[in-house]
Amino acid sequence: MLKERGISKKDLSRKEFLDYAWEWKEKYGGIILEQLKKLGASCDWDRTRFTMDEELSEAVIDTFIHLYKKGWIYRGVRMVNWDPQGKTAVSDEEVIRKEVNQKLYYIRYAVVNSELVKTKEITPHSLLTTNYLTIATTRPETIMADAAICINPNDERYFHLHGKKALIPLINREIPIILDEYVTMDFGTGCLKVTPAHDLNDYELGQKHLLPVIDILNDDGTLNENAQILVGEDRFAARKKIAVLLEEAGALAKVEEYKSQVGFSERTNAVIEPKLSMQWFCKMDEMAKPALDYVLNGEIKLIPEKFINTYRYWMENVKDWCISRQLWWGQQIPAYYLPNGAYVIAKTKEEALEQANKLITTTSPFTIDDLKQEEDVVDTWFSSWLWPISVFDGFKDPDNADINYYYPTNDLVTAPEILFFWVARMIMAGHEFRGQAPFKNVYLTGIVRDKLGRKMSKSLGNSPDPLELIEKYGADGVRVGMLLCSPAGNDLMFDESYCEQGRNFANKVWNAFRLVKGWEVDTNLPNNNQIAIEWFDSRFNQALTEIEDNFTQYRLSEALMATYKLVWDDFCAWYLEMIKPAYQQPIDQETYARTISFFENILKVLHPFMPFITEELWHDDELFGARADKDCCIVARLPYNGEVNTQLLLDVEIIKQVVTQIRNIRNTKQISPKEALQLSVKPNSSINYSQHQLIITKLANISELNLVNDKVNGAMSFLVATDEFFIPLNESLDPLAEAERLKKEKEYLNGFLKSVNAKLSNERFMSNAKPEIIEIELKKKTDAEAKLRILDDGLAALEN
RNA sequence: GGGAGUUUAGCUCAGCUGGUUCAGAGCAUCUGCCUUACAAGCAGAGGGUCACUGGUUCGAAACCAGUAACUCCCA
Repeated sequence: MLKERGISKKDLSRKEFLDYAWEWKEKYGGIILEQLKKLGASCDWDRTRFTMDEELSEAVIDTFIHLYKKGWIYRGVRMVNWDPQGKTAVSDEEVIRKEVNQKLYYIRYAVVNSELVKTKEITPHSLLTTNYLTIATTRPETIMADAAICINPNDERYFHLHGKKALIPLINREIPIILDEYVTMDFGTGCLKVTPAHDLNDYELGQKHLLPVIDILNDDGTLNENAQILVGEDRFAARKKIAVLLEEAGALAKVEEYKSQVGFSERTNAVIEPKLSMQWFCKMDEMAKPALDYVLNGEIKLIPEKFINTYRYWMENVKDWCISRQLWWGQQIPAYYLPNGAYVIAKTKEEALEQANKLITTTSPFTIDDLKQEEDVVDTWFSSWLWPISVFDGFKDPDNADINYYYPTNDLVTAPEILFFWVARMIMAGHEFRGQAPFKNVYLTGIVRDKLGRKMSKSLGNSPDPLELIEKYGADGVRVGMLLCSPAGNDLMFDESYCEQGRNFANKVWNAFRLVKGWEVDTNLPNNNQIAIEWFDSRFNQALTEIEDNFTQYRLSEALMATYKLVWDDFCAWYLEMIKPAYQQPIDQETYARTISFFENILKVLHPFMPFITEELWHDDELFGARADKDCCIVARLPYNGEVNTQLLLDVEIIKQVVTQIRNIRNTKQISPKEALQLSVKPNSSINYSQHQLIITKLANISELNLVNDKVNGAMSFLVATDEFFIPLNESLDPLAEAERLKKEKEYLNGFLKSVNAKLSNERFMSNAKPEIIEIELKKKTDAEAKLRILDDGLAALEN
């Protein structure tokens, strides 16, 4: 925004910058809220809050003071990831490591000849005649910051160097040669230059050996006076120049190509500089322990569970949290420096002054102008981790109605990449400040990727605009599309075609509504649809249990799919077709009433996925009658624990198979759906086909359904379970082809029977397998045998 | 370098404690239909050596070991 207006941050005061930042926040924060509203997020929009709001900021400051008093916040020199371009410390997680082609410089350091040193006869010539050791480094510009050379004490090549000193080339500063097993003997030359100020490992090594820390870099990545040479040059320019200088001095042994990992700043893409700097830290170990326990003992559930391992690893190896940031946007750290460099922590400048004067007794007390507040602000997560409490003013007013009601909450939905930054720390803060975890379940969504598996990003331009998608497919369509490709815990490969599927589904619901709404009721008509109604009732109750089960396991895309199939297949494709009156014919009262009630239930199940269309249809007075004020789909109750007639469900599955078989015959025989067919059934099972006659004749366009005791010769036949069906066709049946078909089926059954028999005659199977498994195998056997007999009969009949 | 995870149909994924939920779903594909709710649709069909190699078992997509490829976290 500033760039667009041609404003540079350098020209602004802190106050001015913050004004712009707020302006930006109002604009873009507003856009995000609008997108959420458009997507149908059901929130209390009158009570939005922001971590920089006054009350929430106050909580941040109070927390800082609280933790400081506890001794958990301290100031320390630490190696941080310094972004020389942004001039700020960034967290480890904001550093992106990339493999980069670099050069490995081999540099000769003179080993100090004590004799020569004594006589101070160090000249280029004397150096040349002295012993050398060679080190390998990718960063020759840092040699001026070297504090030692380290070798492995077991390295036989360098026994003669023990206790000696070396000279840094170009600046001829003397540094000790130290021994540490940390050095890998077979990497590089086996001699390691130790540069505590500019490398994390070297820093630790330096601490161990009490080496001085010489920082030769400025905040912007240029060399400072400590470097003695190339002062003011940028680190990368200095690298090239020093290589030349070393070459000229005869100190450069060789240069090799080398691949290594280099850290880049996520924000500015600048190469990260390990830098010692004064930062504020928050101790983590004591807070991490209870936070880990909540998850390990199941008080907080992570979904999916696979994240527990990662969580545990992080919490067990937790490092102190660097909470200071060299930025303006954020809560300014409540530390006030005195002229002598000491500081006090206080909520306001006045309190700080009071404290300072209490602390130090001098003849002339400090004045308010003597105090200077810390410029740094806290890390953004230092406000976010308080969110579950601060959002309800739980710090200022720990017993207010809101927080008592909303804390702890049930579910937190968030992205796995901030499991540690945010989730873990919220758990810590929850425990520390309320003695209770802030939530029970953490649902970790996938990262949205594009079809090719790439992360959505601005630079790739592969992130779709939600508002555009909504424009194209409708908010419900987009929601369904997103959920269709969101299996729990996996990344989601987003593709617009899912939204298209969502839109088509919404369209389907709309059309079903149109159909039902168009029906006229004739109260004189009898209800012929009892079976269909009972069937769908059972099917709905069964599906509801399934859907609910999916929800409790946070399998959202599966809950959606179960709903999708219930609505599209069971309701639209089967039920509505079963009861649909002929064109412009009326429907009976009872069927109509039951269907409307089914439709209402359908809307309730659909609502979480498609809030807009369902609420819209719900309020159609014509179909559902006028509704009371607060009678909305969003709060409607689902009819749980409805009865499920399992036998009926099974019977209708058979009926559906019969219908499908007939349709299949039409398809293969090219018979128009308009042409009614005759159907004869020779039932061998217990299914009462006359009971289901209406459904079959309607869905398969059957003119008459006859129950017969004998085969019908010369008719097309098929089997469903063990029942035989016959359709006489106008054209004469080709007996050879028919025999061929039956033989093929027989062949398959024989093979199947053979494998079943093999199991049953296997002694070890019979003695080891569970009885119910054996029973199932036996049933397979008798069923297959029965079918084979029917096929044989059919074949025999054909031959006659 | 250390740790974790993934691999099932063209795509995205289910598949629990080994056996009728066992090879599944949706989409895509193919065939036939403008059948008065819906062509953004209807009806039907075809797709897989469950990454590979061994092992355990009466029985393995599932359990074990090894191999390969990919992903993530940490150094």
